[in-house]
Amino acid sequence: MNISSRFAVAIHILTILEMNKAGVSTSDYIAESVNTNPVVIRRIVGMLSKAGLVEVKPGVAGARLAKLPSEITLLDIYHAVHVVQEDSLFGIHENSDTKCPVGKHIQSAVVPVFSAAQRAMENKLQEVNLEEIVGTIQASAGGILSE
Amino acid sequence: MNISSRFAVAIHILTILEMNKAGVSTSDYIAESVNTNPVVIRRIVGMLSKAGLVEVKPGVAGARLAKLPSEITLLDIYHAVHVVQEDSLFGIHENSDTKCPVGKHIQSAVVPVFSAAQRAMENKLQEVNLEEIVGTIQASAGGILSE
DNA sequence: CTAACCTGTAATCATTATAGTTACAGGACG
DNA sequence: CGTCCTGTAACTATAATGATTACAGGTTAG
Repeated sequence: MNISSRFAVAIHILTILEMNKAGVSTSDYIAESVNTNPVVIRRIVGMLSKAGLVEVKPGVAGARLAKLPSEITLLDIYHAVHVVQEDSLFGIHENSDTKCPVGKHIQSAVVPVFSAAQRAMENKLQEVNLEEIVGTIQASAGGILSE
Repeated sequence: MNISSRFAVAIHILTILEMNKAGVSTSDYIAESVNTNPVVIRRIVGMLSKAGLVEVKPGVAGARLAKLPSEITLLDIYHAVHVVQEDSLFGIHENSDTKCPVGKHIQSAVVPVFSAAQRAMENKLQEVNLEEIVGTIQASAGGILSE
């Protein structure tokens, strides 16, 4: 199991929007860098748009960031693309036998731990914003011959 | 997406082994509390056995903990049942276009953040052991009429 | 105004993981 | 020896993912 690459691709898309803000970033253009189908890009951009991270208009070429890169955290992106439902990173088995004390109480014993673990992960995502990702890439690409 | 309920079921199983250590916990017995098929239980017990958390012998009824409950963390269980591959909680898109600076460097910019987030989550799991889970359940079930 | 281009979205498909189930081989033990 | 148990293979249904084709409808340059 792993969290859908939709999340990683969404970060990729937003990074392109920022680094190509002088140009026009169409879904075809982005799809080429990500190396996937333009429809996949449009679907994800649609989610980012609904979350208010991006501005797009039907018919009008290109998408733009709706906020400053420093105002967009990875947690915002993660929530925007719905890769994990609210408070359900960990699947639970629903139908335990309530006649057994373990079956009856296992969920209430385990759920708080799962929630805490999920929150710890999400807090890490909140600590990083798009500006930092872009900065890291520019530092890497800044060398000779854009290596 | 979410992490397979195999993890939650594994915790359930180990809790039963501890709380029923006076009796014999066969896969049929456990399956009744979890409310699933005995084969599902045997599969998970097999993984717990390979990880050294549980002792079982073919033909001999029942499984037993191979360690003290205080020595088994939720992280041990999580690793035992292989619900998440090593360092790959977050899926990444493999084939970015390396001719684009973003495509070329996005992974190295994002992977450290993903790793840190995953570690933060796993650290929370390491902070809780089976003894604490059992204690919580016994406290809940300790009331009148085992409510 | 229309042709070219873009976004939005439905529909389909292959792939993969999960969870449940049946079936059966082989060990253990009264 | 017969019964019960574990270990597994095999099959099923279900769901999520990612890629793709197709097309409706908005926008704009010429």
